[in-house]
Amino acid sequence: MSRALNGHDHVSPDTRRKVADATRALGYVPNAAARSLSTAKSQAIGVVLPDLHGEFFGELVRGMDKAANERGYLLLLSNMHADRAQASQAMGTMRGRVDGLIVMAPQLSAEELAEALPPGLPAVLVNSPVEAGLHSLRIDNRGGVMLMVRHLLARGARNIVHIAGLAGNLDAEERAAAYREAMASLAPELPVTVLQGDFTDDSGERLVQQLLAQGSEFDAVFAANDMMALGALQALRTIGVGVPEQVAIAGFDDVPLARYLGLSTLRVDIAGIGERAVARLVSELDGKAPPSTQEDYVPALMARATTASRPAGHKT
Amino acid sequence: MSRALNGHDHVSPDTRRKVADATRALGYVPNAAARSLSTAKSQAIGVVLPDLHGEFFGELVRGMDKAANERGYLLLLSNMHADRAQASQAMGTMRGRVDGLIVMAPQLSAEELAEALPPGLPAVLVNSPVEAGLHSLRIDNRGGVMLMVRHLLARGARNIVHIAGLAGNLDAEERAAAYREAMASLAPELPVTVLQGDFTDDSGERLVQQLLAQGSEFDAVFAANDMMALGALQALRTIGVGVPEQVAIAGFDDVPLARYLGLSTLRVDIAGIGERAVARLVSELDGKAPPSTQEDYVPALMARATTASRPAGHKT
DNA sequence: GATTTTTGTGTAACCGGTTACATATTGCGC
DNA sequence: GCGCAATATGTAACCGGTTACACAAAAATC
Repeated sequence: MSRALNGHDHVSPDTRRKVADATRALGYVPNAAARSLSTAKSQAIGVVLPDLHGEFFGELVRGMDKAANERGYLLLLSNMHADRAQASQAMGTMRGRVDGLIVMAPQLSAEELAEALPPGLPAVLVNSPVEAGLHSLRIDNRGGVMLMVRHLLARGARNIVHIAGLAGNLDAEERAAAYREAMASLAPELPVTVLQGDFTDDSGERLVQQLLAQGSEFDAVFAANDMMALGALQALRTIGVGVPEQVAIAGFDDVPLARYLGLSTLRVDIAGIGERAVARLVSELDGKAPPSTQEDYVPALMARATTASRPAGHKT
Repeated sequence: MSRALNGHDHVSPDTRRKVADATRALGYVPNAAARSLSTAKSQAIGVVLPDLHGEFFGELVRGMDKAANERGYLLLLSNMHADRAQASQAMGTMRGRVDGLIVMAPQLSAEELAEALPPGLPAVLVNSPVEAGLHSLRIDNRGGVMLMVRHLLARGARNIVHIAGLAGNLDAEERAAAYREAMASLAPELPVTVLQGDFTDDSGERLVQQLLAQGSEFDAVFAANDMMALGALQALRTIGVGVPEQVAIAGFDDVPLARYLGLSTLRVDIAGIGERAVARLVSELDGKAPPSTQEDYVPALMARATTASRPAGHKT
């Protein structure tokens, strides 16, 4: 009853003041569970993420937390691991405890994801297979790759090798496909090479060592993430190949190491994506947003030392 | 009623099966708010962290999430920023929505923290001023510093300079104090030097440049974190001072960059601390743990290239 | 076979808010 | 000064579980 005084209704300013005083004097705090029960709202957003490493995770959560805080929501967190069972279980636990979900599941197929999502719960998908009827935020891998390939070509690269990420990963596959497309549209006469890596620096190093061992010609390495690019850098430096004089190197993600070591790469505003995801979800919860939209984040080109001067097209 | 069948009580196995079938058939999911209201438990743990950067945040949350998941708890997250008002507000929002709190507040004084904590709510403090009656987990800065000073001395260092972290920061001050203590107890005859940095690589670089400019003698730099150590490394390399031949360098934290660049440092198992914090909190909630304990995590010495060979005690 | 004990099932109060509705109060016009 | 409208306050039902208790049925005891 006295709670109706929470903001609206016909209440005399006098009474309102008295109630306010009393609550303060008694240190009264409304019971969240009771309120949530009667209003069928929890003011909480469920966040389901894969087992992320590095600072990616922190950045994303930072952005989401900021946006959620500003809107009076709290974040309920649940990491999940690779398989569908765990994803399903994680989302199930959230059910009934949150008003909406933010899900990032780049390792799930569209069907698996559809099955795991609790029906009827508003959700925003981040870098996941697109699901009809839901909001979706994605990194524009195509756009980013296009920027970098253009940059490498402009610098004079004529033999760009792409090191792909973990097989089956959405981003890895999009980046590899985008590399082929970019080459086909920007420089169809140049050779296209894709090597299968797994996102680790070791795989980058090993693959470049193999290239060198078999005497392949190349004047640029474009890896699907920064760690593999750094592995490649390591391999070239060890052998004594000049970077960027003889071979240019580029990565993707812009991890802190990349800046420190002067690696050219593509920067993704992770915190911004987190913020945006929450903003989307909340505006849907408030009924202010269309039920389903899609948005792509174009990464920014960070041209640094490893692609600094024009390579002359040396062989290794 | 039929809910009493959730596990115990006098229920015929037959009835139990029928209920189980029905719930499955109807896709019934118990309402979390209602349960929480009647049981006065939320199965949620509140996590209040400072505005952390780098992978520290992610590691900590990963550890907590793992431990919470295993015990059937969910994590309610709230970052807070530097000041007390926000800390207080963050913890207030959690009140009534969580069964317990994990708080990390290295920037608050003991009094500020005591004031911000909701009274009566079980809590575990991580790397914060110790509060009587609460669990506390801390990084054993003393133990870690002692390990490193011993290591540097064993390698022949005779003039170790310490670069301290941000003034007012708990860890920064403990590490500086521990450095003095370690020197006093292990090598009282050797000089003690503490320079005031601020945890940034710039400050490390600048301070070492100053040392070089004024012709000070030193054969080892022990910084209060890795970034400052890397700044120092940068300064020395630029001038042409041999590392580790002429000057050894050591940091604290073991960030990914440190491993990559061969920086000797002290590793803290962040995820382990997160796990432990949740384990502690839950066992207190279950009434299985004493109301208040303290535990220190001793960092592990990571001896790498920057302290590899014995310096001969050169001057700069 | 009747009574006591045990076990199974049904009933209702309670957790602490929100909100629709009924009642009490005030203000206004005539 | 009276009646009606508008506004303020009180009351009670409801959200959906949990749990203590009452009662019914089955099993055990003599």
